[in-house]
Amino acid sequence: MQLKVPVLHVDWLVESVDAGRRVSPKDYQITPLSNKKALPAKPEPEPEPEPEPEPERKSEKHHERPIEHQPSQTTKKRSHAASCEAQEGEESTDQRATKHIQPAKKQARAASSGSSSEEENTLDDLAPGFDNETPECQRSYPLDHFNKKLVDMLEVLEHRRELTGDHGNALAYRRAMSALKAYPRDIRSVAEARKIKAIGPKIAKLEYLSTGKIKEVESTQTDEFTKVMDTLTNIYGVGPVTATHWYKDLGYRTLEDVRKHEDLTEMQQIGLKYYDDLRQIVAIEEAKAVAAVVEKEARSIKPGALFTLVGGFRRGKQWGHDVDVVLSHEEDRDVTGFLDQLIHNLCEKGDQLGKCAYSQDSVLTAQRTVRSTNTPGFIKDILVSKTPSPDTDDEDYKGTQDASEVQQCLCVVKAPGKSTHRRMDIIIAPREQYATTVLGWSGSRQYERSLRAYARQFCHMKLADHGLFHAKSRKQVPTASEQDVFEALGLRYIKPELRNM
DNA sequence: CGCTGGCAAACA
DNA sequence: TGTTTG
DNA sequence: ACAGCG
Repeated sequence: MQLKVPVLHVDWLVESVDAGRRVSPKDYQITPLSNKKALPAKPEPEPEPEPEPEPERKSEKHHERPIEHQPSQTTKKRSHAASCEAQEGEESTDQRATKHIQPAKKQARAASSGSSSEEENTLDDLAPGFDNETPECQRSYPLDHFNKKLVDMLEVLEHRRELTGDHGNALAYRRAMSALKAYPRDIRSVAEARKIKAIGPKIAKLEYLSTGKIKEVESTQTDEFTKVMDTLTNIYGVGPVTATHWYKDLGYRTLEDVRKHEDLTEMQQIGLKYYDDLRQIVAIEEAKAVAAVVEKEARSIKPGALFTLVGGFRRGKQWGHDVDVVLSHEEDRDVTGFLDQLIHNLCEKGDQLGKCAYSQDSVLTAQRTVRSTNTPGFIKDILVSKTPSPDTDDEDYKGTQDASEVQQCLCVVKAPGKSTHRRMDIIIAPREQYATTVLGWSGSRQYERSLRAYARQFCHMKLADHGLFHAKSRKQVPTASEQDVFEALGLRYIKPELRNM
């Protein structure tokens, strides 16, 4: 590395643009000419699981250096609440560049812990460049961020809240984690944490900052209830409610107990059948191999098919729990029958699915669930398949509907030469919905939420897999690419690798 | 203080 | 309808 | 048993 220019963290650029000025780069240095640790340094954050590592729901560990952002975008300097290209009256873009610009607000002096003597007390101040007013979806969320240890612990608590049905509480933890993932340095004090919007007294005052640990995390991991609940909810098709019912009312403790259960849903039966396999995480190499099978088959049906590996892998993750792909077609506007045929072929031209493919009956039920067991081919089981609603040509209300034509198939596959079954989602979208579908399936879950929320409240638009719409008129905004979507929302483009919210 | 917190679609 | 999934 | 807002 013979670079002579200082290399900076992406967020330097980000925050400079956001602040409308050049913020000091001193806290963003990546090149080692700083005493500060500007990068997580990738020292000991748990070695990446190598071959078939421990299955865990916990977020995967990877060392992904948030490499700097090419300053390609320096031309577009807009503030986030900017125009949403609203050509739909009532929403003219006038108070741009007025709101979010204040450099890190200093007010809320929560002097809960000790002295509040801050002339310029950096220990208790927000990191420079972190602006509480920046919309969530405009922040960068690199895989490798500061505060990983803390976030991991908060995730344990969040998960526990989810299991016990405290949704609001869990959500609060998720939001706190989001903020921390975008936070450009270690948090060093309770006071500093408290200044981050989304971190309130309860979370800030967890013992973590003083002890590096959180008691509830430790106790929760050895807790009988939690362990059993994890076992049960790891069955595909079993969520917190069912698991709690089984635990509390029926006294189930093991998978054997579950196997004796009389009325498992079909999904749960499949989940049980592949229990061990589906707990294993997938390496990106295998994900690509799996995806390639689908791509090849798709192209044999429609040579010009568009194809994207989405989900976590698109965001740069090296490991995942399933494989998601989105398909479309350049020329064929109409894409009906594509998925059916693809599924059919992937089940090995078998006839198990013969009756499912091409149901060209006019009776076309709105949705069909297609199932097969032990097909000879690549697809081993189908958990659920959604197909578009019948072509309601008449009905003038049609134009007002958002008319989703996205089709999907959630299934279990086994790649040739592999012994482990994998979960795969195949999504297919007509060309004009391709961009939003890819965007929607690239995640992260939290990031999608933040984008959609932003579209709703600041742009009066509705963002969905099947397109971007004006909220009132329901008119669609054409989006040929992800960039188009961000642009239509008046947002700086965030690439997939920085959407690990 | 009390309320909201994303959401749509497939089942049983 | 409630539960689960992405 | 969280946080922000009206």
